[in-house]
Amino acid sequence: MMARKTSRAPEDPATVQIATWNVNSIKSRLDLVLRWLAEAKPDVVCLQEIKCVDEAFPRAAIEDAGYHVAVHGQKTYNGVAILSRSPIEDATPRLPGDDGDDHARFIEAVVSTPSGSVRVAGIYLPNGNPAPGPKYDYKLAWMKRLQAYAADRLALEEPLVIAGDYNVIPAAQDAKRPDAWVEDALFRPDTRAAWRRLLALGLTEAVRACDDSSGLYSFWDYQAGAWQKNDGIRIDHLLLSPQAADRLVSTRIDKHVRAWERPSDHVPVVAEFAFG
DNA sequence: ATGACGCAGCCCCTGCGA
Repeated sequence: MMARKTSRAPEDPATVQIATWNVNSIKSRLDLVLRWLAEAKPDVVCLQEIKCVDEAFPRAAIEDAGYHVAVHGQKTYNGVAILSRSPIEDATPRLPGDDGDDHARFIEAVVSTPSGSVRVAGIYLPNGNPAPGPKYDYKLAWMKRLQAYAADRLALEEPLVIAGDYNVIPAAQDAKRPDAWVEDALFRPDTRAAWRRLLALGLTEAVRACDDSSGLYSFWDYQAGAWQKNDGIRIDHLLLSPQAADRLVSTRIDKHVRAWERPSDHVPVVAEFAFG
């Protein structure tokens, strides 16, 4: 079904904003998602942890806000979606490399913006705790599959954005208290090594390409007053192919959304591009 | 993270997240 046209024109028609946001249940967060879409006016949004089957996704409400929708959901856990102001082509679920993996953690699509098309992959990389153990093995195997996928797509030499909840703290400066995370699946040496292998393919991490300062976080736990203490970590990322990185203009973390009523524990991370 | 919260669903308790 066609998304209804909205009256709003983009701030700058030559730029494209691509965002990622782990919403921790789309049903519980619909009002906040609509509020943020109206405020931030992103062109493309990758959502994670929608926690519902495809049929239960609030498609009509999102379409009424002016977005096309591609969903790959499952009952109770995980689930990813891509929202786009421009039409979505070739939406494909599932990360290649393990036909037995039934977690809904990956969706890829091509978005044709007015200024050119971009391939977008929305990912929800496994948490991996407790580590070591089978859940951590699954995380590392998933990262290896993601690396194979990225290598394959990079060979196309086209604009590509892999955006999502990576469940990876890339470096000590990406946590308020890095010492607390050294044994955790999000920050263990093997996790960071797999992250570095991904970047070594030639991908650029959008936020760090624009800002090398400390204190940039995208997640604050609901517990222990983490938000009030700014006890955060940065685990939501956008990785860019060279053809996308060349067009990167700016990035932003919409931290204020964490202070809204009944928030997700993650906030939106946005990259702005000048395509065309 | 010695606890603190919040989500879904088998729904007043458990599994999971990070």
